[in-house]
Amino acid sequence: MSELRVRFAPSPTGYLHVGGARTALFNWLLARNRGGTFILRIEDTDVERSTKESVNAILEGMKWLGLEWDEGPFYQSDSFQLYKEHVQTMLDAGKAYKCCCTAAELEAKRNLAMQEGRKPKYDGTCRDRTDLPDSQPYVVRFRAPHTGVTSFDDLIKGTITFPNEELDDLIIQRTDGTPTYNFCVVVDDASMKITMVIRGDDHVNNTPRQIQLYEALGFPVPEFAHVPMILGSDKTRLSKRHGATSVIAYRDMGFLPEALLNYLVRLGWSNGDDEIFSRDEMIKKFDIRNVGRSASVFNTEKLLWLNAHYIKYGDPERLADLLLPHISKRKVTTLGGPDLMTVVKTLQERAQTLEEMAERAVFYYNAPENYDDAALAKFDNDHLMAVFEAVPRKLTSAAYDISGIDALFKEICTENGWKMGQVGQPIRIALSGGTQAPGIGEIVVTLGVEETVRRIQKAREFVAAKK
RNA sequence: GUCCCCUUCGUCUAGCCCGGCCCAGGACACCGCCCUUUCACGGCGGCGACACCGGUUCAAAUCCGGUAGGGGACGCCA
Repeated sequence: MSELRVRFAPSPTGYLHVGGARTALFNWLLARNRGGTFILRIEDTDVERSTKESVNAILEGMKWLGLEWDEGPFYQSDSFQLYKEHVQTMLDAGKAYKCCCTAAELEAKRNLAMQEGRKPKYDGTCRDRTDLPDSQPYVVRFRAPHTGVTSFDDLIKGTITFPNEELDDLIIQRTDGTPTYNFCVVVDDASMKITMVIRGDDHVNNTPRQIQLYEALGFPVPEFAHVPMILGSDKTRLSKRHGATSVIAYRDMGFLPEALLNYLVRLGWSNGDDEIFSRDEMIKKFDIRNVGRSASVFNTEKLLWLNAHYIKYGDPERLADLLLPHISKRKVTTLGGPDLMTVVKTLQERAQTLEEMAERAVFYYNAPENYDDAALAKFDNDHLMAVFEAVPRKLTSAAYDISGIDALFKEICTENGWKMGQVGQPIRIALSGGTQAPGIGEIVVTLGVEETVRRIQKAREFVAAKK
């Protein structure tokens, strides 16, 4: 194990979204790549908005993606005592001070500053007050340096420098005695001995404040890597109106975890021209320095392509297991029908998602109730009747393999002077109800000769009734 | 408004640090052709970008300066 310690620290105010998942992935990847430790920490200091359901949803998403953590989950709500102690230390050392300004006053000053075009930062009213009344409610503020600069070498973005005068005395403890985010993060990352903070770049602006806190607290400052955001198709921050953002929603839409992982890792990161990465490959090749600096747009088309790829080359047995819930959802039972794994094999090259695969698999279990009229209309009834009579007559044995069936159909063609399309298509319609289906050989073998004959018979009666 | 960050095909990106191999490569999507009993898969080909303006240089996507556009942050949210 190396010294590398990284963490993913979501706040449980919603499900695990793709942006969070990618941040988690990058952390996980780097930990695995360097033999480091990946820690999961739940940032639930905002008791109001944090929910148990969200925690579960996040854990579920992480597990589905296979992003297993080495330590945790830790909950910030369990560490309130620790934060309090550190606040007191800061107060005792004069590195923090009590402030009696009310929220309303601050709000008013902020608005005024904005209006006048000034930076809306705390004006320092209580910074040097010595006459603070004991009885009044107060918050604790960090006594931040007002001169000089704070800078850090971001592993992704390079050196970033902030003039200290831009930073104000941030609140580290609220009126109700609870600590605030920026303070908790620092205390936690320090006490968990985090050596590298990999997070969304919406935190870049928090970083200088946090560095100042590390220094005030006497903690070593970790390295930072800020990963760019994921945008929607209109290049604004990805949100629900761009479609699904929840990792679990992608699972339910029939995406494979390895496909989403592969998509996410390539969003913002690259390894030359490589597109397909197994878990092991991405672990081996991942390098935080190859993460791009600019935001990227989430593109479902490419995700679909990757999903299709993983379905195509996936293990049929596993796919069958994963497919089952999507089949059941359609109120279809596989009982008494063909083996689902065999069905999967006929559909692997034809489905982009498990949902689509389930949709295409239905006909195997539910014989068609009606037929695609337009497709049927391409043949005259006499021809259809002839085909529907000729084929069952030739299907004598019960045991065929796919090439056996193909050979049989060729035979039928030669005997009757038909072209393949004149036989295959009507049979396909008889067996599946439509024209979008696997090869005839695959269907017949999967369905079995008995069921095949039954379905052709049924189609024959249907056509006969039309005459 | 202030500060911070970003800018290569429609999208994800390679190349940029260490100028010439780049009249910019790959992938998705799109279009066409081929394969084909349907739908797909697959194969081949096409379309298509260095935000802009200056500078440095024999030579710039690559270095420097500026402009524009986009994003983020500015909370007793995280």
